[in-house]
Amino acid sequence: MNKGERTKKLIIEQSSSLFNKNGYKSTSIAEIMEATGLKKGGIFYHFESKDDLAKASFSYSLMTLKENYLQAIKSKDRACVQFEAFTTIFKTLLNDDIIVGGCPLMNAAIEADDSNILIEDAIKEGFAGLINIIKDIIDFGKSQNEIGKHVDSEHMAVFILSSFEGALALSRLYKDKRYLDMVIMQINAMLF
Amino acid sequence: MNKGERTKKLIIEQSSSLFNKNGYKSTSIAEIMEATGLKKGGIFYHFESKDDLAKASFSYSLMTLKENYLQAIKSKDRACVQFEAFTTIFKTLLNDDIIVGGCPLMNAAIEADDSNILIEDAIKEGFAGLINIIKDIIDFGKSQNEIGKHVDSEHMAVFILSSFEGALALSRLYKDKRYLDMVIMQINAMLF
DNA sequence: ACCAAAAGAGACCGATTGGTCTTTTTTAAA
DNA sequence: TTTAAAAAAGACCAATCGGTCTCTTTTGGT
Repeated sequence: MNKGERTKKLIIEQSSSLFNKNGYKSTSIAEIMEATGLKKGGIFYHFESKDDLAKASFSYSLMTLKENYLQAIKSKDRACVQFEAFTTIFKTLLNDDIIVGGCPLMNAAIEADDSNILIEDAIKEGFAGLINIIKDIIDFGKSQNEIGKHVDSEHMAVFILSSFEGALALSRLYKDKRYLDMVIMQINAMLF
Repeated sequence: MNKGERTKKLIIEQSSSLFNKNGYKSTSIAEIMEATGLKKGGIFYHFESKDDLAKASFSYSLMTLKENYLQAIKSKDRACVQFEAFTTIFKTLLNDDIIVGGCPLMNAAIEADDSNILIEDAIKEGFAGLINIIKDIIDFGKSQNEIGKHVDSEHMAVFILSSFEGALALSRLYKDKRYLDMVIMQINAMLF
């Protein structure tokens, strides 16, 4: 990886955190300059606009999150263990372990609502991917007789994600993990 | 209501929509000027700062929402009817009937995350109030033997609100009411 | 109808915004 | 070690930001 690639990576890493923490509109080029230690010329050499950088940063956040989910789930041979692995990663969105500033999908969805069409498709794809990960776990559980065959995988996946995202927002607001913990417990009782 | 009060009300009405639709940071005084037909002098005569106006607008949105919930619920003599009334109002957050731009609480919570401490307390109070409305319905349902006595009202209220907020975000993103409809159905099946 | 007070207009301000462009420095292959 | 290309610096730009202040208009009680 040559100098240019390293710098570009650095910019994306730093700016993706800033964007997710403070939002797209609230994050200025000046802040990204400070976080990266670069000047304007250095940043706009690698990205043609703030929008361009935001898109790349958002993709990077999604990729990071997805990799963590898949990595945590794979090689688990039971659905309930897979689901526990999934929730473990999801919980990291509370304490900013992997990604800082909460769930990038929800953050982007709320900010893009009634405006930014630029990344709207990326958000939709991101959510669809996340729902699919959950759905796969449920389908696996059904095939292993861990989960009742009558459960509608797609619906249940949407239901799980909805409640998780809402609870995450509450837990982040109140700085109290119990909201998310409680919802995860309820869902677990519902599933297995 | 004299001229000043009428104007102040107009500003709050217009700006609360703009703030909820586009977010606090993304809404400029210039937009509010255009929406109200006033010039800068007219707006800053009534509000000492954008922050001040934002706080008043947010309070107004919360008050509007709360009034609608309570109005819809009151004088219903069965919990399941009360809950249906509640969901009816919540669903209006999808098609911008009462309030435009989605749920002001979730919008504010996401934007204020990792920044705005100014209205953080108001958001917390708002959510607490909403949870309480749901909790009251559940408690009423338990007293009427519509809902099982073993149900933890507080937990269930949080669970319901979490899933509703998450599903609302999904339905708004995909412009597809089925996400929220489905989650409401699931919760109904779970409750009654 | 008068007039003080309330309400609003709009020019103006410094700071900050995203972005451009020329110049300088660094990189890495020959 | 040389050198062309890649990378980064940083001065500069117009536009927009929230906010102030003075001056004008409108309001509503007398």
